[in-house]
Amino acid sequence: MVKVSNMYTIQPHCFSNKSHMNNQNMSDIIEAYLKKVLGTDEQVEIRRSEMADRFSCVPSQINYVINTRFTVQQGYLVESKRGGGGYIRIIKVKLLDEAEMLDMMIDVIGSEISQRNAYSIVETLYEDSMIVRREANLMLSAMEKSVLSLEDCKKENELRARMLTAFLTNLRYEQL
Amino acid sequence: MVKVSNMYTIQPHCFSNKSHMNNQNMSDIIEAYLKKVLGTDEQVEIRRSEMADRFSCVPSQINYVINTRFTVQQGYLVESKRGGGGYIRIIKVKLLDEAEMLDMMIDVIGSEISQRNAYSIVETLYEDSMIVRREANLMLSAMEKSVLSLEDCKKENELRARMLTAFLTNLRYEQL
DNA sequence: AAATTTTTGACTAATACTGACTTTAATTAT
DNA sequence: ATAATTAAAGTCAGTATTAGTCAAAAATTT
Repeated sequence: MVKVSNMYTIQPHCFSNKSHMNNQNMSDIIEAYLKKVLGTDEQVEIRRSEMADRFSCVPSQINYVINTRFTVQQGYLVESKRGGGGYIRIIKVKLLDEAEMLDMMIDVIGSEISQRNAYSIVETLYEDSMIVRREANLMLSAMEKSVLSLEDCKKENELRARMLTAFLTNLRYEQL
Repeated sequence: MVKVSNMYTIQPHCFSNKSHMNNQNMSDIIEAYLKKVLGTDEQVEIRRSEMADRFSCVPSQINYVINTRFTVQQGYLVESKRGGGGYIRIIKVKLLDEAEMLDMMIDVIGSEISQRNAYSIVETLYEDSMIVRREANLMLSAMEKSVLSLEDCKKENELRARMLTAFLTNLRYEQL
């Protein structure tokens, strides 16, 4: 379901400059490689199996690295395609100043939210000029009770929370 | 400790910057060729076997490209004739006014829609300037599989249909 | 020793490509 | 005219080529 990031775990003694870390595991190495490329270019496109070969790991480890180190929260978008000519593309996005505030809102939403409270949040976004009226209306129309109603009311609030979280997450970074 | 979701890493949920696509397979190349012509002209007429020769593929691959990339949902009509002097003609359509178009889309959506088809519809809205990129990305983010996923997949497509219909209805009224 | 993170691989899903066979239409032969 | 031939395009199922998922095992950290 939900993965845990290690980005905020407290490192024991001091700030470790990653370039001096002498005990890197394979995932760290792959991460470093990709981030080096992303230091120059805005995006990087890889073939999963090539990467796996290059780093002598199984292909699914590439997914692991991407899932734990290249999330939207960390400022990356990932696209992919299967089949012949398939690829995985990682895009670095610029996080906005509002990102922190949006994160707090996402925190507040948690795993469930009523229509009324969702409305309040959208209202706040509008008042703080983070969205325009038209965007507010779009959001609200999708979060209506009539759209989300299910047999179970609990589920409805859960869905609304996921949706609103998706909206806010989308607002965190600059559009491409 | 902050929980980080990996829900946004896999399915493409926003319009990508196609200018950096460097991993094209044959079908993509054929698609690009046809769309380039359609960028200038309203329609393009080809002979299947000629195309197959030009791109060194089997003739049926041309059908594959057309079936996957030139559907009605994507805004194209395709006519053809077999036998001597046969041809395939692809026509770019854009004949409805906005309200009509929205109604038609709502009709097409019906009571269920996959993520993929929802993407096509949003793409069409964007291409026809009925929404801006930011709005498109907001819509797509809310219709992600990971947002709507429930125990039952059927329910997911049902919810997505209701949501997309709500979006379109919203756009429809706003115009009036 | 408990919790967390990393590594692995079997299984699944999506997309692309191929070719044998079918259908349709025009042309040629009778 | 009618039949036979030829010249297209269509279909569909099978193969190939990628990437994704998930849970268990292994390693590491707390």
